[in-house]
Amino acid sequence: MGFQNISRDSTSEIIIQQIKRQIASGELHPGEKLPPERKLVELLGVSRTCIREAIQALAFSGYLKVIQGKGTFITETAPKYNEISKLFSKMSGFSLASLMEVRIMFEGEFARLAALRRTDNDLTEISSCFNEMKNAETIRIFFIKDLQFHLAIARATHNELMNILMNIFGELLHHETNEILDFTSKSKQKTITITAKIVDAIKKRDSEEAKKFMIEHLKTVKATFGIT
Amino acid sequence: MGFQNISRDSTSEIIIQQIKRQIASGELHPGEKLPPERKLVELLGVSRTCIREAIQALAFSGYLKVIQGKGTFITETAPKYNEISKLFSKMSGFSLASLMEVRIMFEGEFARLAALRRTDNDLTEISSCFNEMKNAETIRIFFIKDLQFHLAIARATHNELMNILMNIFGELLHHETNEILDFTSKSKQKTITITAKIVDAIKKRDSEEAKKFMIEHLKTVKATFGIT
DNA sequence: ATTATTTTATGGTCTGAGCATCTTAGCCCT
DNA sequence: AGGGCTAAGATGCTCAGACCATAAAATAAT
Repeated sequence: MGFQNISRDSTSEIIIQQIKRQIASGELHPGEKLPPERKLVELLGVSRTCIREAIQALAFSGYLKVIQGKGTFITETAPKYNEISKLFSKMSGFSLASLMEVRIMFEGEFARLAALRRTDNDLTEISSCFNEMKNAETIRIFFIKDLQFHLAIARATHNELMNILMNIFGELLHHETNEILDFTSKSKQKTITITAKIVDAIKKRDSEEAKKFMIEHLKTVKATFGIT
Repeated sequence: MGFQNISRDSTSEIIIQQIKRQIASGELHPGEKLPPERKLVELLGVSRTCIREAIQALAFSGYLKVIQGKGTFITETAPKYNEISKLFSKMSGFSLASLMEVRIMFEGEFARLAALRRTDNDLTEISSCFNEMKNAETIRIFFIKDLQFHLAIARATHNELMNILMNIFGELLHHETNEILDFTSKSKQKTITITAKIVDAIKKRDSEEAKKFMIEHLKTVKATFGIT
């Protein structure tokens, strides 16, 4: 069993790794210009095709910025990407149970902060999401509006990172729950009832109550998914 | 001022967007095989060069998996990536204040859960991180060990997503704080004192105390950064 | 000196060829 | 008929060379 899966990387893949490594090590720093493609052909001894494929891949992923007639440049955000993207790719294999636990932890606090920091404008948005939710014709629309409601609350915290995290949770959830939409339909009325309480608490700026109801709500959702 | 910056996307960029859109809309579903490159040449009326650049970019980003001799396939994780990667790229522009607020919110709970769920093995890891922290020779090592300590606590929650999130926080913090390491040095002794309390609480499985000290610790750090 | 034109640098696209790897179909032998 | 070898086809990989498009720099015209 000592055998390893042999898979030689393609040339462009090797070039990609080489450039990424140079960015990580600081040999190539943000803002710096990459040698022109034709120069890289000489330096690396491979065809322009492979070099271009590597550059395009890195450009699409945000490491490089190519400008016709000027050149190719390392982006300012490239080094940060380098590490985080690795972690990010791991986000595929988590369980719904993990996600719900994190949501309960987070969104309770989101609701609490939203109650404290919301502007009148925030409240308007939150309320209108809630109304659209109540009037949703299909369960799919209901689901989408519910998500928008949660996003509006995250926005009302006025913390950029919380906002982004809630968006990520929303996406993760979206792809986990496409199959179990019908479960949601059963708890629709229950969801509306408790969501109304959340809106009311945020309106009154009662932070503890907002948090309490949000957690209660998410625990219901979690139970709906059959997670104990 | 009604003029817009005109910038025609390159052909490969257009192809990338087209494939991404088809994935998002479900026209191309996970596991499905993309038409062969030579077929795409006919279908799209562009050169193989551009098609290959697009495919390589999407492959590098995890949307596609290409296998020589077999074909190119949509990955299972492609739809999830689609939206998340966009959000992710926004993580560049957040403030340290946002991050610290989120950390306080999260890591307090991490510590609480770790106290409840830790195995003996977890405790060993956490303790050894703490010891290495105390013995750190340079402030940079101290900083790294401190981070590892926090990562160990996240692992001890036995929730995959929390683990990943803590890793991401760590990376975000790393890039934000490279310049202000010297601030950390001033509060080194204070950090050690309170970290000892956290370890002790986790050891005793006193969840509320673990949470309390963790929040207290992070508030100190936050203050050290000059954030009110 | 300023403006217009030309040249040069650099990325973008296309074509066609040949190579590498995987799958399939067919053939041969038992 | 079944198992194994072989040849053919499908598909992705790499290369070389040509020409187009855009931006900057150098040069010429006013």
